[in-house]
Amino acid sequence: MIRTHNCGELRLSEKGAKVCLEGWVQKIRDKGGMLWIDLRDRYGITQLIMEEGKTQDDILAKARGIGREYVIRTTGVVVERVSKNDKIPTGDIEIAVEGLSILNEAKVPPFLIEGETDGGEELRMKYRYLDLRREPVRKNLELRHKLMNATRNYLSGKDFIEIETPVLIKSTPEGARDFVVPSRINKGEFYALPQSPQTFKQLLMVAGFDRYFQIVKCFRDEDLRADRQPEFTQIDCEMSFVEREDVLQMFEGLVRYLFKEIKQIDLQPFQRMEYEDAIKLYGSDKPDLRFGMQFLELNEVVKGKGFNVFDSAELVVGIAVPGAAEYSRKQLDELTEFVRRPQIGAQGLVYVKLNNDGTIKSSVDKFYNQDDLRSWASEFGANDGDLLLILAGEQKRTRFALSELRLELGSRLGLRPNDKFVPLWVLDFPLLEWDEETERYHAMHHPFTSPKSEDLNQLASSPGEVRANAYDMVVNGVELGGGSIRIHERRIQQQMFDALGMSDSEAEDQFGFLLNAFEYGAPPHGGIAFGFDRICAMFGGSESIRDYIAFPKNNAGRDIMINTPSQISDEQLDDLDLTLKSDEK
RNA sequence: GGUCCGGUAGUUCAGUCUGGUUAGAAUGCCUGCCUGUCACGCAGGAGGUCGCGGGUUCGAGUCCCGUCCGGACCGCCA
Repeated sequence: MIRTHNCGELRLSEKGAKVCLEGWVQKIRDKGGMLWIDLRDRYGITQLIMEEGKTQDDILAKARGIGREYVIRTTGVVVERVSKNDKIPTGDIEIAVEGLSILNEAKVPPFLIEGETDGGEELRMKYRYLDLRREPVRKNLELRHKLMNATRNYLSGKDFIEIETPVLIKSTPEGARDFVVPSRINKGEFYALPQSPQTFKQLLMVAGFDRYFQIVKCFRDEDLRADRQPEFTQIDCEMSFVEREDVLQMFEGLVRYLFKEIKQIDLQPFQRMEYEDAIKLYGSDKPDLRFGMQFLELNEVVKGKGFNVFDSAELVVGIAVPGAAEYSRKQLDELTEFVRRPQIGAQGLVYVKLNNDGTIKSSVDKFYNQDDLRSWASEFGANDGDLLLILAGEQKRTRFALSELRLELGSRLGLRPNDKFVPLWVLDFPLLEWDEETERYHAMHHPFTSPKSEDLNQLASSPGEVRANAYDMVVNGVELGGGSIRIHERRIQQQMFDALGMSDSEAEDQFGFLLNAFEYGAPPHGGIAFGFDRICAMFGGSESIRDYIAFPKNNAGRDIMINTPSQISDEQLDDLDLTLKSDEK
């Protein structure tokens, strides 16, 4: 090793020491008679000083030829600064340069390699290796590492063992689209990349590894979002001989541990809410509980006064927005605009202003008198100064729209600070959900989720009514993880496949290995999987997971740095016995 | 599959609604000056296929059509 120290560690206590540092040139400040170089590495920045009359002329000349991001090695003596910088940890000292060598030159980088860069998203992705030199991005990856470490600590301490499962597996029709890999040796056949190690971890339970986990890459060939990448990382966990409560306790413990270790935060006890209530009260299965504004259904009180929109609506539902009665016409129009966007899809928005002077002004004054409106306000438990916002229409769509509106107002009113964390378990999800497109039931969670035993007898008769032993962990409206108690009996697993409209032979073909395994002493088991990238983003106070992945894909699933996906050669296609449809002409 | 926003100097943007002189700013880059800078300062300079193609017009960065690229979102994501 040549360097004696890194660029973040020298202090006054090392004054007088002869040191050697290596790193990247962050900045050169040439004041004529003196010249400073900020030398940067992963650990920090140390200032080098050169001075006419004190530093050798050839070294000064060499320094004047250096540009940003050159890699240099310098030797010199640690000296106390004449004017100190209290903004950086090494700000009390600098290195009086005695030797300087250029280890590698650098082109002028296309954007500023600084905390606040001028680089746009695309450019930073194309030159990701430069972006990663920036402190904020580096810090994100350091945070990721810490979280990974802490996760392994906690789970290992609870007797979980990490076991790797295969990446080349079998494609199944359930769930998301698979990424598919053609097999050369078995022409015409394909592997799939795992959407999760689900069946493997269940087989590990059958094998007797009663506490398993894996921090594992998973793959889904679906469209991307700020919080969705085609390859992403899960903390995948499974336990045997447990009931729901055991799993909830164990992983509430994990998340509590992570917050304590990484952020020194003691989380409040996790709230619990049934799926049905989450939908009714917040219009969402992942409500943000950092603020209130619960839904109130108004069908009973608003109908029969001649306002057709409400009279004909399947659902009339609203929220009371605290202190928003003073919203201007313009602000209300903005909110109306917001809910009318095609993505939200509401027809309009009814407001009722509960003015501070006790008067009430609404957009439906024509149909409802002050007493009517006052009775609504008391239903809400609203006070003077509050604003009621009401939507009407078809149930599902209206709840969705109001949920979006609630979040929007939460943001506008500053009720969603990113340093406040409110965790929640959402419980008792429906087992199945009707899919209009394919005209059959789909597993809401996945087909290995067990029905609640008290609902099991309805599985054949009214599948939509059956509740699942499933749970999601939601923090601040973000689904961090989800899991279930699994089916461990062949008979019930077959009933489930039945309910999903899968024939016996299809079930045998797709999941025969699992059904067979269940016949050789499968223990009761259950587990959970966390979206690790999302956990990182939440801990970092961001909504985008891309900042926490070293080399992420863009909106269209492309890596614009290595430029992939890309075409393969005719030879490769031949080897795989593949022909592109577009070439068949 | 769909909706919306954007693409102008190395970079981040203004200019486009309302077409008209040599397309601007900041920052970065280059040159000179500067002995305590640390967002150094001062003076000067270079730097543009206004994404691409077509159309309207006497005239297009600006209006219209198409297309490509990027971003956000809906559908989708068991």
